[in-house]
Amino acid sequence: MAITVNQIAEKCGVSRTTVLRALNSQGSVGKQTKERILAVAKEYNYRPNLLARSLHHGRTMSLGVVTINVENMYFVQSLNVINREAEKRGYFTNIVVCDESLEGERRLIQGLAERQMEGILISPMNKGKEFEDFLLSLHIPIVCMGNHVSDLITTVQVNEKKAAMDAVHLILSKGYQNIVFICPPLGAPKQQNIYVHEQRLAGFKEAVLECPGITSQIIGGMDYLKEIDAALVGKPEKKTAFLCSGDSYALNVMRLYRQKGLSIPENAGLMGFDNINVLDYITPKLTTVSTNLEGVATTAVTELLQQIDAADYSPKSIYLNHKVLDRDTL
Amino acid sequence: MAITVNQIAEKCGVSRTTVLRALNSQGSVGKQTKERILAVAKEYNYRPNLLARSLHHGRTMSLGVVTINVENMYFVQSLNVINREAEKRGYFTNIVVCDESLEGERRLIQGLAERQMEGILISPMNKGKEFEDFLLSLHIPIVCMGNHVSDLITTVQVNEKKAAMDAVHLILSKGYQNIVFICPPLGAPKQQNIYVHEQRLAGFKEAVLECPGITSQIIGGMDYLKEIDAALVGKPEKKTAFLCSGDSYALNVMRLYRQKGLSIPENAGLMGFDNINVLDYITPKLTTVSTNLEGVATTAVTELLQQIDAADYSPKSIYLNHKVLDRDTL
DNA sequence: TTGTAAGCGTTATCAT
DNA sequence: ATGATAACGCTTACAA
Repeated sequence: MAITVNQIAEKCGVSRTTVLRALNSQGSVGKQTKERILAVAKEYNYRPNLLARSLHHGRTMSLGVVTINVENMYFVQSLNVINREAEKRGYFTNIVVCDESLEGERRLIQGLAERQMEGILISPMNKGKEFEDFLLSLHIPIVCMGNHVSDLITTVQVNEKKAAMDAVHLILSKGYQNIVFICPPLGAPKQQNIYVHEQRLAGFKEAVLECPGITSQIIGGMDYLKEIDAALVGKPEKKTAFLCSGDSYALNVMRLYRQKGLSIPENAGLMGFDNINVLDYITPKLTTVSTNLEGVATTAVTELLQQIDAADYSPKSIYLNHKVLDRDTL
Repeated sequence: MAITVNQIAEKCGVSRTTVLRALNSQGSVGKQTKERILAVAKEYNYRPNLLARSLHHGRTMSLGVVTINVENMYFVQSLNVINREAEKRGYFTNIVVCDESLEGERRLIQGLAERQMEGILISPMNKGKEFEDFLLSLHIPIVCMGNHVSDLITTVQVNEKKAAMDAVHLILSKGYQNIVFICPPLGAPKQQNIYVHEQRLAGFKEAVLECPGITSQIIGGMDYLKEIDAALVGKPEKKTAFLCSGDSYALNVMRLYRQKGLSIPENAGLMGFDNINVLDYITPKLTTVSTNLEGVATTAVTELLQQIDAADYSPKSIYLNHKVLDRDTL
C-alpha cells in the first residue's frame, strides 16, 4: 500500500542504498539526487515499515502490557504512568486487555511475544507451575505487578499483609469490636491468581488473632452483598466494621447501606483497599489503604527496562510502601 | 533470542522447507524426520516471529486504538468492547494512550501506521485540515468515534445536538427557569477537537432560544467550579439547573455543593452527559444522557473491519441513538 | 557519490 | 519426501 524504499529507488533510477542515505541524511548524496528522492518520498508519503526494520536489527522498542478488564478500574490508572515512563525511554507501549479470561491472558502474552515485544508488564490472573514455566519459556523480560507468580520473575508490589494488618489496627483503634472481611476473589476458581487478596486475608487473620475479644468473619465470593445481612445477625451490641479487599467492593457495600436507609459510618464502619481514582467523587470519603498503584507501575517499568538493557539482571521482589488513609467511613 | 526455523533446520540437518512442513503439518514429511523436528522445536520453544510472517504476506491482523488519558474514564469503557469485537474476527488489538497531548496523538498514530496496523480506531483530539490530510495520507482504514474530523473518514457518533436539546427539554419539563451549561472543553486551545462539546453547545443554545422566559448562561474553561457562585448572583428567585457536558463535570459540581452544605436537587438541578460507569456508585443517581459508548465502540469496530475487507468501502456518518436517563438529580 | 550483496525470519513456488 | 530459491522491506558492510 504505502511506497517502499525499493519503489522510490526505481522511480528515481538509483539504488536503495542511495535512497536510504538521502532519507536518513547520512553518508553523502548528490544534491540533485537527494532532492529528487525526497520529493518522491514526500509525494508518495513514504513511511518506514517498522516490522522490516525490527526484523533487521532485532529490536522493536516496544513493550507489551496486559490489563485485566478495564471496567474494574483497579490497575487502569496505572496505564498512563506506564505509558509516560516508557515513552521517556523511547519505548512504544502496546496495551492489550484480557477481559478476565485466564486462557485469554495466556493467548495475549503469547501474541505479544510473537510480535517481538522487548518486555512484558503484567498483573497476572494465572498462577501455578505451568503458567510460571510458560512465562519463563518465553525468555523475554517480564515484570509482574501485584500478583506473584515466580521468584524468577521480578515482582513489584506493596506488602499487602502488613497493609491489611495496619487496616485492622486502624479499625480497632476506632473502637470497633466486630470486623467483617469482605473478599470476593476468594470465591474465584482455584486456577486464578488472587495472591494479593490472599495476602490481605492473611494479614487480616493475623491482626485479628492478636486481639482477643474481637469477633470477626470472612465473606468470600461474588454474592457478598447478600451475605452481609446474615453476618450481622446475633451481634446487635457489637460495633461492626467492614474491611473490603478492594475499593469497589466497599462502594457496593456503601450503596447497599444507602438503599436500606442506613448510613455509613453511623450504622457500620467501612474501609476499602487501593484508593482508586473514583473515590474522589464519593461521599462520605472512603477510608482506605493506598497501595500506590502509580508507584508500582513506575517502578515496574523502570525495572523492566533495566532487565532489557542489562545482560546480568537478576530478578527481585520489590515492596513499595503503602499508606493508610484515615478518612470518613470509620 | 528464540530459536528460528533456520536454526531448527540446521540442528536437524534438513532444509527450512521441511521444518515448516513438519511444524504446520502440511505437505508430506518422513515420520522420523517430523518427530525429530517437533522434538527440537519443543525443546527450544519455537515461536513464530510474527513480524517476519507479516512482512511476508503483508497482513498483521492487528488493529490500533488510540485512547485519550485513561483517567478520564470517558471512552475507557469502550476498550473492552473493542477488544472483544476485534478478537471475534481474529484481530489483535493494540491500545496506546496519548495522555492528552495533541502532538502525542499524532506521533502515536504515525507509530501505529509504521507498525503496519491494518486499521486504526480513534476518538481524535486533533482537528483541522492539516490533521485531516495527515490521516488521509496514511492510506489506512480509520474510523473516528465521537469527534468528527473529515467527511472522508467514517465517523460513529450520537446526534449530540439533538441529545442536548432533549436534555434541555427534560430540565424545563421539571420547572427549572434558569439553566447553566457547563462545558469546560470550550476553554481548550483552539487546535483541539471538541466537536462533541460544540454540538452539545449548539443544541443547548437552540433549545433555550425556543423557550422565551428562560434565562441561561454558559460556563466554559476548566475553572468552572469557581464561576458557579458568580453565575447564581441575581437569580435568587429562579429555579436553576446545571447541564454539564460530561458526567465527571457534574460529579465535581455535586461535590462542590456538598462541600457548601447544599444539596442536589433541592438547591439546584444537575444533569450530566455520557452515563459513565462510575455513576453506579454515586448518590443521588445522576440524571444524564446515555451516549451509548459501548454501542459506538462496537459499531466502530465493525465498520473498521468492513473497510479493511472491502475494496470499495465508502465513508459514512453513523448516528446511534442516545437515551435520556431521568434519574434523581432534577 | 553511488552501488552490490547479504541478511533478519517467514512463506510460497517450483524443482528433484 | 525433501530442497533450492526468491521474496517481503529495511539495514549495513564492503566495494567501485
